[in-house]
Amino acid sequence: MKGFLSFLILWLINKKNMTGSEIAEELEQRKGSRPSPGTIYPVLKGLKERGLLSTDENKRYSLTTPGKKELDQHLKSFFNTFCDIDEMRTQCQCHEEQK
Amino acid sequence: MKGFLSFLILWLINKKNMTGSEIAEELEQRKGSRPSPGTIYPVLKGLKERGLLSTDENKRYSLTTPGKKELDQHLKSFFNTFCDIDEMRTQCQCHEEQK
DNA sequence: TCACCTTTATCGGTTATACGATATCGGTAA
DNA sequence: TTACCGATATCGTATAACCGATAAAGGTGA
Repeated sequence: MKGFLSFLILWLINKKNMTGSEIAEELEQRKGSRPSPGTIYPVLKGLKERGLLSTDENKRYSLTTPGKKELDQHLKSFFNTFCDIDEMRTQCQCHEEQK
Repeated sequence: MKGFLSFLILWLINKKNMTGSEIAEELEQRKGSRPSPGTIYPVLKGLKERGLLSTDENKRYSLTTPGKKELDQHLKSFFNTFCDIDEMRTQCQCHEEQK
């Protein structure tokens, strides 16, 4: 399951070009806690070094062509791994109602 | 994003009580490669030590009550983190058609 | 009995993810 | 200019997730 954070970040940047702090804010919205700078920037650096991201003059990240391919691969394997995701959602919502 | 493998394993056992090798086989089906014993058994051991799993006389794992609660928590945070999962699926299927 | 096979388990090592502390960098306000 | 601040970046450390090698345990068949 390693590589999930990188996958999520690729997905976010795919939707909209973002800076490091914008990504951190978006992750805070989703996960409830803001990732520390020691988490987010090394990942961004790694993805850039692998040629999956590029930055403009304002440090705003965007996907490169290899980055888009990598994201597609991750999406496929994500839905393979969570092939019963609708069942998961049903169970989750079911327990939501019981509260 | 750490703890995703444990989450997946809890989910699998929730659907059906399983032995270690059955879990390994299921993960192989989903991810395409079989996790090595050095991956699967330490995780199972850890979950059992945390009181989330119990085993019968045939080493078949099942969820305990705390294990079910933990799974529910993970499900909620999973769908929060991947709140735009339908959009992800659309994009994934779209690229599938292009092949 | 004993040789074999599968499953279970442990070991050492690697990488990804995560934190908090700290440092640097650029812009802005005093 | 200088003081400050948010964003970016690095560092040391810890834990989860991985592997391949190896060992132990249990069952089965010759």
